[in-house]
Parts: sequence; C-alpha cells; structure tokens
Amino acid sequence: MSYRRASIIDLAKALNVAPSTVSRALADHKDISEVTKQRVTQLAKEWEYQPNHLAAGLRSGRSGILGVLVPHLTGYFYPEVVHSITSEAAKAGWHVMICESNEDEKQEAKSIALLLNAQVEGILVAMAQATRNTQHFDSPHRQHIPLVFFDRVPPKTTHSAVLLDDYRGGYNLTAHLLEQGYRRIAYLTGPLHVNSYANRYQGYCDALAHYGMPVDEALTYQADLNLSTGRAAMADLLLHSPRPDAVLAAKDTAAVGAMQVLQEHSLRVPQDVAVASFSHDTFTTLAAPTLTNIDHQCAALGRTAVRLLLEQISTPTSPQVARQVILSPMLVVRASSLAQKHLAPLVEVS
Amino acid sequence: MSYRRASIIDLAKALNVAPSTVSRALADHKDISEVTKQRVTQLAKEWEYQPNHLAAGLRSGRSGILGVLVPHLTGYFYPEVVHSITSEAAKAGWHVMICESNEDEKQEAKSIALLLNAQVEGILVAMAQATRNTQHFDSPHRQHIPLVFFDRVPPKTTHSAVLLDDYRGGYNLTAHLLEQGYRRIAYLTGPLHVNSYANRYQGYCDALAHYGMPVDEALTYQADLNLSTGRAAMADLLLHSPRPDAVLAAKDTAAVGAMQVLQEHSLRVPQDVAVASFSHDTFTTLAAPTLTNIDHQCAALGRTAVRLLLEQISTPTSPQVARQVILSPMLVVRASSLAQKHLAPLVEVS
DNA sequence: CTGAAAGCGCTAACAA
DNA sequence: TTGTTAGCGCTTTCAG
Repeated sequence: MSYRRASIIDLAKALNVAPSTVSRALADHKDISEVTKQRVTQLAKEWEYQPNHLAAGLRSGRSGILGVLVPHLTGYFYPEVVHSITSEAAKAGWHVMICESNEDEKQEAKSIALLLNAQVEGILVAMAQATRNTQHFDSPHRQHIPLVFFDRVPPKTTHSAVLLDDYRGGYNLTAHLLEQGYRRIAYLTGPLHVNSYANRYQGYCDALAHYGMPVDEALTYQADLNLSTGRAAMADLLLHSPRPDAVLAAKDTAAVGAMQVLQEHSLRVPQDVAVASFSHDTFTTLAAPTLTNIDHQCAALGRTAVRLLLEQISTPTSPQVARQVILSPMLVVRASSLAQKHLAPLVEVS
Repeated sequence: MSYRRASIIDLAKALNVAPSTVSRALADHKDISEVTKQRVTQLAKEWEYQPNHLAAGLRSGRSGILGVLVPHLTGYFYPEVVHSITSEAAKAGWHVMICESNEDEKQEAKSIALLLNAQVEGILVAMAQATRNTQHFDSPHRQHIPLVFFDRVPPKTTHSAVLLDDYRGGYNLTAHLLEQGYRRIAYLTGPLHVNSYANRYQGYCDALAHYGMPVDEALTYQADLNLSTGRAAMADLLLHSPRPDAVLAAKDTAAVGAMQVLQEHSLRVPQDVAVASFSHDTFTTLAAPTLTNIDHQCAALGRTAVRLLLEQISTPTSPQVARQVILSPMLVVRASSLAQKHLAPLVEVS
C-alpha cells in the first residue's frame, strides 16, 4: 500500500528499455521511434510519473526558474507586476520564485542569496526603499546569472532595467490640465530626494514653462503623501487667493484626500477644481468623479522585464550590455479633469 | 577569468578535509570541532560559497519549498494572503513557490503537477472559481504531499482547510446595524449558488430573525456585484416606500456604488442611510465617509494555513485527519454605520 | 534507433 | 571528531 513516486528507472525496468531511452522518449527526442514513445508515455501516464525537477536541474545545470524580488506584495502595483511576470514567464516555459524584501536591505541581500541557492537562471528585482549599499546585486553577475531591475533601480547601475518615464508622466498630466483650460495648477509631491518624485515634479515644471506659465512655489506642497497629508495640503491650498483651479498629486491616495476636502467645501470637481494624480489603483475608478491619472503600465513593465531577462539568459556569450528600457506612461483621462466647457451643459442643469 | 561557483568539494580539497566534514561544518553539526568550523566558514565566505539547493534537495529528499496556488494575484485579497503566507513560511525557514490558476481548471491541474515536479513538500490552495472536477487535488496526497485549502474549498472536501466564517460575518454586520437603530436593512448579495454569498445572506436573515425582525424580500437584491450593479440596486431600492435606512452589500465595490447614488440623491450617510459591506479593500478607508465592513483577516488566514500545513508535514505518520479551521471575522465599525443619535450634534450643525 | 556508464553537488550511513 | 563511500534521479556523451 505504501506508494513511491515512479522514477524513470522504474519505467525503464518495467518496459525493458534503458533509462536513457525513457528520458529521451519523454523529452520527445527526434531519434526515438514512435512505438517506443507511445509505450513510454502510456505507462508514464498510467503510473502518474512526475519528473523530478531537482534531479533534472542538478544534472542539466538548468533549473528553469526565474527569481523575482519585490519590496512587498501588498497594495496594487507589485502584485499586478508580479502577475504579469509570472504569466509572461509561464508562456515561455519558465517557473518563477518570488521573494519579498519588505523594503529592508538585509532581507533583500538574503533573498538574493536564497534565489541563487535555488539555482535560478536569472533574477528580476525592484529595489527596496531602504537599500543604500547595493553590492549584493553584484553577486549574481559574478556567477553569470543575469539580473534585471524594474521600477526601482539603484542610482548609476550597470544592470539592465525597465522603468516608467516619470518625467514624461508629470509633463503629460500637466499639459493635459493646461489644455483643458486650467491655469493655476497646484502640485502635491512626495519627498523630492526620491528619484521618481523629483522626475515627476520636473515634468510638471517643464510643462508649465513650455506653455509659458510661471511655476508658483506657493502652489507646491511637499509631504509624505497619503490620504491625510493630501487632505491637509488641500485645506492649506484653499486658503490661497486666488485659489488653484487644479490639483496634481504625485500619489493617488493624496488625490483622494484632496477631493474629499474639496467636496466638504462644496467645490465641484472638475468644474471648480480639477484633480489628477499618478498611479492607477483600482479605487481611482471608484471615486466620484472618477480620477484622471497616469497608468503605471504594470503589465507592460512585467512583460518587458521578463523578455529582457530571457534575452540575457539566452545570450550568455554576449558582452552583456546594460539596456535601460523606458516605458512611456499612459495618460488616462477621466471625469475629474474634464474642462468646464465640456461640462457646461451639466453645470447649467445642476 | 572564467569563474565557477565554489562547491563543497572545492572547499574540501582546499582545506584538505573530506567533503562530508565541510558539509557538516556548514550545517553547524554537533561533532565538528570549533576550529574546523571556523576554517570552513571562513573560506566559504571568502569564496562566496552558495549551497546548491537542487543537489541538497535531491540527496536529502527535502526541498524546503512550499507550493502556493491561488486563483490570481490581482486585487486586494490574494496578494495580502500570499504576503502573509510567505512571511510565515520564511519565519519557519521555508521557501515558497507561487502559481496562479487564473481561475481556470486546466491551469490549476497543471500548476499542481508543476509544484509536485518542483518537489514541494506541501501545498496551499485557494480553488479556482471554474473548477468542477477536483480530482487533481488528490494527486499530492497519493505522493504523501499534504494539501491544505484556504479561502476557497471544494464542496465536501476531505482535505484540511482554513476558512472565514461568512455566516458569522453576515450575522454580526446585521446585528451591528440593528443595534445602531437601523430597522429597514436592504441586502445586496452576489449569486446565491456561491457558498460564501449564501452563508453571508443566511447570517443576515438569522440576525434579523433573532431580533424579531421580518425578512422583507423586497429589500434583497441579487446580482453579480460590482460598482455599477451596486448603483443600480441602490437606485431601485430608493423607489421603495418607505425606503431602507441601511444597506448591507456582500462586496465592497457594490457598497461604494450604493454610496455614490445616495450622495447623488442628497441622502446623508450614515444619518439618512447607513452603508456597510463585506471585504476590506484599501479604498473602504478612503471613502467618505469611511466604510464599515468585515475584515477578511488575510494575515490570520495565511498564517493559519501555513501552520496547519507545516503541522501535517511534520507528522507524516499520523492518520492525517482533515482539520477545518474557521476564522472568526472581525467587524470593523467606521463612520458609514454610526447611528443617528451619535451624530446628532453634527446633524444640527450642517 | 537504443544502451551503457558517468556524474551533476550534496548528504548520510558506516567506518575509523 | 573526521573520512570513505555510495547514491538521490536524471541527462548526456559515447558506443553500438
């Protein structure tokens, strides 16, 4: 009654052939006769033969596993990207092993080691926020395991990376608001020493400049963005006179906070004040009005990262030139930023 | 210049000891002298020795990997549970390999096989919605690999499982609303052939009965719940006279839709109509007012599932009694359901 | 088209 | 306390 997994050797014995023949038959090798293949696959199915990945990997030196290391699996963004990564990898016949660094440098270094132990053939990383010393990212390379960054990259890295063009996103959002007729656009930014926040802000400034508008420092608000800082910022901004006619937030939760405060002051969105933001969490489509923002392209990000990695894996001889792929962000225009003139009939109704 | 990973054999040669000594030293085995341990770990560090997980697993018959199979990694719930699973597993020294079934029976069966090939020592599964034929869940057992379900379980399964008490959730939410003084509580349910929806609804009915209230069929609305069906349901319900003074939605997006419609009709939440819902997505804390709901206990779910699985792994001899763990849901009371009397001062102000 | 034999890197009896 | 030896299950030359 005690059941043991069937091995290739078991199959070989039962069929009176050599293990190598079974192995080849199962791999659909060219020079195995159809008859033998039939017999082998038949019995394999009957016995529920499951190949032992560990043994195959040990022997062939190929694990067929890609490692993925993300800061965390909470919120909207990373789960979505990981989802895209696993699908794309599966399509190409690869497994994926996922680790979380929990935004911690120590755990990140440990995870890299863990993935290398698991004999992954390539690694995708979104760096932890806390990471200062980045030398643990070099060990894969020394073992000829390619590493590709996505979303979060160490400064001046020599690795390949897939990124979203934050500057372009800030520029496009601002240009959109200007084109809709908004003129006093407030900006809520996160800490400006964080690269992507700085880039978004620069895009905002440049767009204003491009349209001949001044950057009014009084309309820029820097904070660790979330719902309550978004609320506080908006409350502050409403004290200005003339008050801003649009608010651009570098994070969507802050935008929601701003919108709440506007509604509490009986200001209409978008007729009195437009709201727009970065990032693209589900709730932005649930807000009323729905929120204009930048689509972070999670799917494209994951897909591109996998392709880049597989490319590096398949060309181990090449000089491993680092390739930085910058994805263009997509502006998603929704109700919260549609100019007055478009909504004029509605205004008269209400 | 061509670098090869250092192996135990390399270390052994260099140190003039046997491979087994190195192996034991690295494993911190009792009867290896401190001196030898020092020498070994020292050189291992210097050479950046990385143990080969594949080889160790093959030899020891232990992979140290747990398999996780979820319907998808999008939305709020599953990423959160997976996060909890990986943390808990890591704490106990286990790796985790994650697969997505994409709610598809075929992919689910394939993923189970994949995990078995990877020599996982145990499997956690949340079943795909589309799965009718559940026999692929039996193959792990035949190979003495324990399988534990969480969240989504096949009907009449003989496996262990960790579940949320949907009935209790429905009951508690309803009781809370009744205790707050609401009397005409409408109910938005998903398809009642889905177990958890049926249980939630039963809890609602029983709570009403317990407080001596009738179940008014006209206040029950069945649909595939989302934002727009939530809106439609609410619009319908407002035609009733007298109109409901509370709405309980079996899914949070539907509750958001209902709240939007209420606001559009200038009905105040919670003074005129209370709103509460199941599930606990981030945006329920961003809504205005914040939404009362049931906490789905993602962290506890993941943690419990891992513990149950590890328990089964560590006691392979035991008769493997299936254990069903039912987690008590937690009622999270927020602004959307606080009774009129508590908010009376605010009402006078506005 | 198939078989024999070696060995991937590690661990665990058993022996010393 | 350490060494010797064998082998986990598979793949892959090389030889028929």
